[in-house]
Amino acid sequence: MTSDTREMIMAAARPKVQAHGYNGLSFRELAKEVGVKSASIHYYFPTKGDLGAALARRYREDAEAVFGRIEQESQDPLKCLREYTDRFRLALENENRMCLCGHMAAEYHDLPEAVRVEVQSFTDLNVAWLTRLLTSIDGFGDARTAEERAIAIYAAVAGAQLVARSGADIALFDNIVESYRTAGLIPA
Amino acid sequence: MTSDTREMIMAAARPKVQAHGYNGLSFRELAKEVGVKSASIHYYFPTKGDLGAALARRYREDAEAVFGRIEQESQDPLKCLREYTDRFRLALENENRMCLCGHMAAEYHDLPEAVRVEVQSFTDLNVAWLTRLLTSIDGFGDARTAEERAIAIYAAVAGAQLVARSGADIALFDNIVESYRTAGLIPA
DNA sequence: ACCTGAACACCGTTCAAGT
DNA sequence: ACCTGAACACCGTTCAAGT
Repeated sequence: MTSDTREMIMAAARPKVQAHGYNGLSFRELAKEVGVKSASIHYYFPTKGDLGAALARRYREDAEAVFGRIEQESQDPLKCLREYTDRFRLALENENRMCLCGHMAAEYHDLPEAVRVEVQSFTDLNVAWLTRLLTSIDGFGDARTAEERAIAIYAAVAGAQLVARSGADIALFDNIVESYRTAGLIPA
Repeated sequence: MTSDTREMIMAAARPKVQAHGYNGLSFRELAKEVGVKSASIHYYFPTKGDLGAALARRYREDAEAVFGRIEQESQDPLKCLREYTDRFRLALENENRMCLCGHMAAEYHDLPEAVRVEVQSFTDLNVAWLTRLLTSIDGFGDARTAEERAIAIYAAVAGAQLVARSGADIALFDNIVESYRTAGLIPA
């Protein structure tokens, strides 16, 4: 029995955070968009941290579902890796936004502990999924090697998104990721 | 004839932006730290954008000086590349802060045009310097190849800083950057 | 030339009050 | 159960006023 208003708030807040970050999210703007008063948002999310944590958790759950679908639709791990980087490209296509948790990572100092935990959980999900993909590829039989590479790939793709965004240049993202492949960081 | 107060404002503002970003910078807090009223800051920097642009420009100038020193002290390009990644590590060592322009890159949507230009200029400096280093290493004779790799290295290192920061784990930064080297992204 | 107090419209948060 | 108005201490910005 999830509340409609609660869902509307989260739906309106997500793109705001992807564009402006946690700090840039305004309860009053959000309220105007949803059609309630800003005090009402506090009914569903007592503090901004509660909303931030809920957004990050939901973002991770959605990613989990997407990863599952990718894995199911394609048996080829190299193809899965392409779909993975495409997911990060998608945010840029969408009005030059970035990964919600990537943006929050930059705001680390201003994040309540509950939000930090959820952001870390998103990172963990990405690393675990990439590790599983890599272990099915030649040369990454060792689990520890695969995980180290998984973290590196996640960080590198997040960085590519950040740099491409600051230049508002989606082709730059493509070039950087392609360089990762030719350099051997991402198996291709 | 640079103003002392102006310099004090910039000196106090830089670590604030590295920790909390452009949005997280407060004129009132800044004023308290410097010992003036917030209205006085507007005398030196009419808008927050003016201060942000000045900070980013100064940050780039300082990086330029550091890069010059690194190049001069060591002829070995591989060693220079290690000193380069160490510079990004330094920000994390300093109370888990991040590169000023890296943080601003995430805030792209909220940046006045003048600030965006300076952030881009910082990126350009990094890419130009890395490109020059790479061209003196075997396998990167072609200028275009070297520049593509330079952008990739810059983005990857920025991403490593972002991910390590969100986990407040400096060892993670080291591991990721080391992975970049073993994978072949950064020549070692 | 340099600084300030006061005002403006913003912000997240709280809470008593409404239905 | 759900929403609101009003208040609080914050924010960047403006500007007339001080020295």
